[in-house]
Formats: sequence, structure tokens, C-alpha cells
Amino acid sequence: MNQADQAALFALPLFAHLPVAALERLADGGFVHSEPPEAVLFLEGESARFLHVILSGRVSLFGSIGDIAASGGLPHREAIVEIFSAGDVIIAPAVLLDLPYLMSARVIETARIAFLPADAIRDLMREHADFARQAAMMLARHWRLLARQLKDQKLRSAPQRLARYLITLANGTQGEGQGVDVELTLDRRTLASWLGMSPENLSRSIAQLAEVGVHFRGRKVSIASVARLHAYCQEDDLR
Amino acid sequence: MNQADQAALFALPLFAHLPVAALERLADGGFVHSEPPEAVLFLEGESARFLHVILSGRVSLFGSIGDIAASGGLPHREAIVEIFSAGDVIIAPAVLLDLPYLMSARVIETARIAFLPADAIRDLMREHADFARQAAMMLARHWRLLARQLKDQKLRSAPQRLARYLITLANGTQGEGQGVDVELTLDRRTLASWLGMSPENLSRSIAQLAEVGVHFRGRKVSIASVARLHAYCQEDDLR
DNA sequence: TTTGCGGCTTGACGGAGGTCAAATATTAGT
DNA sequence: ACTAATATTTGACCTCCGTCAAGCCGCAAA
Repeated sequence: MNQADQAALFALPLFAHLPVAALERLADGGFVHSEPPEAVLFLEGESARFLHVILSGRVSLFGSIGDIAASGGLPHREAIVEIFSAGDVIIAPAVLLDLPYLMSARVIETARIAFLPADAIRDLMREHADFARQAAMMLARHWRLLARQLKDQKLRSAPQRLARYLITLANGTQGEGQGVDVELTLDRRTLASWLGMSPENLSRSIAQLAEVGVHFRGRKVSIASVARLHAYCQEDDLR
Repeated sequence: MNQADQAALFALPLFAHLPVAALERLADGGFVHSEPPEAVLFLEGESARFLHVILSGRVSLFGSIGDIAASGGLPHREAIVEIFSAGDVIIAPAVLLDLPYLMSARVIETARIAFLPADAIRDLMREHADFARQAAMMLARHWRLLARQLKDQKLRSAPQRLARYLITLANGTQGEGQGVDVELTLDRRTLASWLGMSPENLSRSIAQLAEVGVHFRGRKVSIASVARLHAYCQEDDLR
């Protein structure tokens, strides 16, 4: 593991307050590898041998139904549950609990990934209080991300879920009074999967949102009024 | 807070290894209250003033869309995201991060609940390593519960989600070769909401599962073969 | 420019599941 | 047991969304 990778890794909140000795041991035990798009980090059901830390690029966590890598068969559906990028850690729950992965992970954008041995991580939990605290805070944030998604999935329509996604993107930018422009960072297929709909239905949802002042041109999106979008997400009878 | 309540509370893994002094302080700062069905513990958007620990009974976490307690209007839909029972803690993420609740909580079965002040909990995180560790483990388990639900929600049909629920129930019992009998602990309306479907559709899903050897009589369910149910959940083209 | 390819959109169609209303089963009260 | 109130099921209907099949656009190689 080279200097730059170590520096990036240990600057993360999760590791920031560990003593140097612990960091060195971690760096020795682990390694960093660059993975191309489509590379599979692990499959559902495997045991968690490493904690993966993303230094750059992006990785999707996805669940699948049917055969997957098995009999080479095709009738295999999958759905993206979460997308992780630089600074994110996957998947702490499986590593901490030493349980098999519930989902699989695949690189969606060339990623530089640190592989830290699972038992070393469990040792850190045991020996360093601050690591445990940071892990808890991180897990708490991740729980909220899933909770939010689950809520949307259970009670909002496809266009509403898209609208919610746009709102979170817009919150990242500084509001300019009314209108906001945001840029999508995912291709349609990936976004559709993450939002829990087919790509075709995402297209229709995009068309639908024109009625509430949202216009798409490629990956650029102009939102006439975030407040209007927000109201749209609260509507019960979907038009 | 009486002796029995304290004993039950401090027997939980989360508190088990705390020094007596810390426990006493916690017991002094908090209180226990019994809440009837329908009682609302908190609403989405409120700040987390307490960590709630369920000593008995059950509580649902639900998201809502539309007005809720507002203008007394009716067009208000809600969906249960998680159900907690004795020994569970709600909602650690909001308390630890000191952020507003993402969802609301309502008692679904008369519950005895300990209210522990949020800042006392955050103090424990800071001062007691073991508490932080236990919190992290708990959050990891909770993350997996939501991840599993989200996966099911995104890629399985309503009857398949019901089947998955039955499988988890069946896993709690000792397998008797093939057939297993389980008992539902939720009324249809609540179960339907948790599974992300309408009560009517739950009824139809129940009827549907007769085809794979599952028979319902009131709250009693007989499963001819868990393996058969499992296979049913993997099917892509539903039916 | 042409060809080809992949990503995205559009149209047509069907099915899963939501909604409303009525029927039936359960429970509670008297 | 009888009635009222509530919970669950069933039926009819309709809509959202998934699927399949073209069509379209942009981009890269030739």
C-alpha cells in the first residue's frame, strides 16, 4: 500500500484518530487494488473477508434474484440497493457481525479500493474506542439512507421517487432563489435500478416531471422550483 | 424508574457492561411509561429527545405522505418500515446523530417503554467504549434488516415478499423434516403495511400461496415445505 | 459521409396490484 | 345467544408500471 493511498485512507473519519501503530499494522495487513467497471468485489452469500474502502470511483451494492453467476442462465434480475463512492466503506455490517453478505457488489466506475482484512477491523473495534464510536456514527448514517429509501419505495410512485432524488441533488447546491440546475452522475440504467424502476419507466417519469417544471437535457437537469418538487412528492393521489 | 424496569433495561446487551455508576445516572435521568395502542411516541421531523427502549409490547416505525396530524385531512397514506418489540431500541441513529426523525413511531400493542434522555446516551457513547461497540453491533444488525427489506421490495412480487416473511418465521422454529407450522403475530392490516402492500392484496397473496403448499387458518399458517417456499421466492417470472 | 453500436426514448400491450364497494367472518358487548 | 362493531375476504374496475419491439440519437470507427 503506497504513501498516497495510506494518506487518503487514514484521513477518513473512521480512521482519523487511531494511533500510528494501529494504522501501520492495518496498512501492512491490507492492500489497494484498482478495479475496472463491471468487476465484482463479492457475491451475496460469501463471507466477509475484507472491509472495502473506496478511495476513488464508484461501486454498486445490488441484490439479485434467480441464478446469477450460476447455470449461465439469463432469467436473472437485479436491483441496486445502494451506491458508494470515494470515502465510503463497504460493507461494515457484514464485517463487524462476521456474517455472509446479503448482497453483491460491482464496480460501476473504475475504482481504487483498499482491502482491509476483516479480522483486523474486528480487532480495531475491540481495542480502539474511537474506532467503535466512528463506526457507530457511520452505521447510523447508513441506516438513515436505507430507511429513507425504504419509505420512498413503499409509499411513493416512480415519478415521485425520481423527484425525491432530484431534491437531494439540489440540496447539495447552493439555492439561487428559485431555480436550480443539477447534473446527474449516473447513467439512466443505473439510476433506474437504484430508484427501483425499469429504464423505460424512468424515461416516462422524466417526461412526467416536465409538468412540475423539471427539464432534462442529457445529464443536465433544470429545476424551476425545488419547493414545487417538494409539494409534488407529498401528493397522495398521483395525478 | 422501578427495580424491575431497571433490571430488564440493564440486562440488554447494549447496557450490560456499563459500570454501575453510569447505569444509576441513566436510571435517574430517564423514566418508564406504559403506552396504549395507537399512542404516538414521536413524529417524523421532530428532534430526538429520547432513546426509547421497549421493555414489552410492540411499536411500529412508519413513514407517511400527505398531511398526517396536520389539517385533519384524510388523504394521508402511511407505510410501516419496521416493527420493534421487547429489547429493541428506537431510534438510535436519530439520537446518536442528533438529527430529526425520518419517521414516526406508534404503539401497536400496549408497550412499556423506557425514555432515556438523548444527551445522556450521547454521553455514554463518548465515555464508554463498550457502549459504543454494542451500539455499532446493534446498528449493523438493523442495517441488515433494512437492506433485506429493500432488496425484497425492489425485486420481489407481493406473494414472494409474503413467502419471505413466512420463511423467517419458520426459521425461528425447529424444522420437523418437511412441514412447519407458524403463527402470525400481526393483524392483516399491519402485516400488509409492513410488507408494502394493501390489505386486499395481502389476502390475494395468501390465497396465491396455497399453490405452493401454504395454508392459512386465521393466524395459524401451515407450510408444507420451506424448501418449496424458498424456491418460489427465487422465481423470476412470478408464478 | 456512412456504417455500426450502445444508450435512451416511445409506443403498444398486459399484468400486478391499488381502490372502492359489497359480502362474509370475527370479535366484543349486552 | 343476539347484536353491533370491526376485521378480513371477494369482486369489479382501473392505473401504474414492466415487458417487448421499434425507433431515435449520439458517437466512434472506417
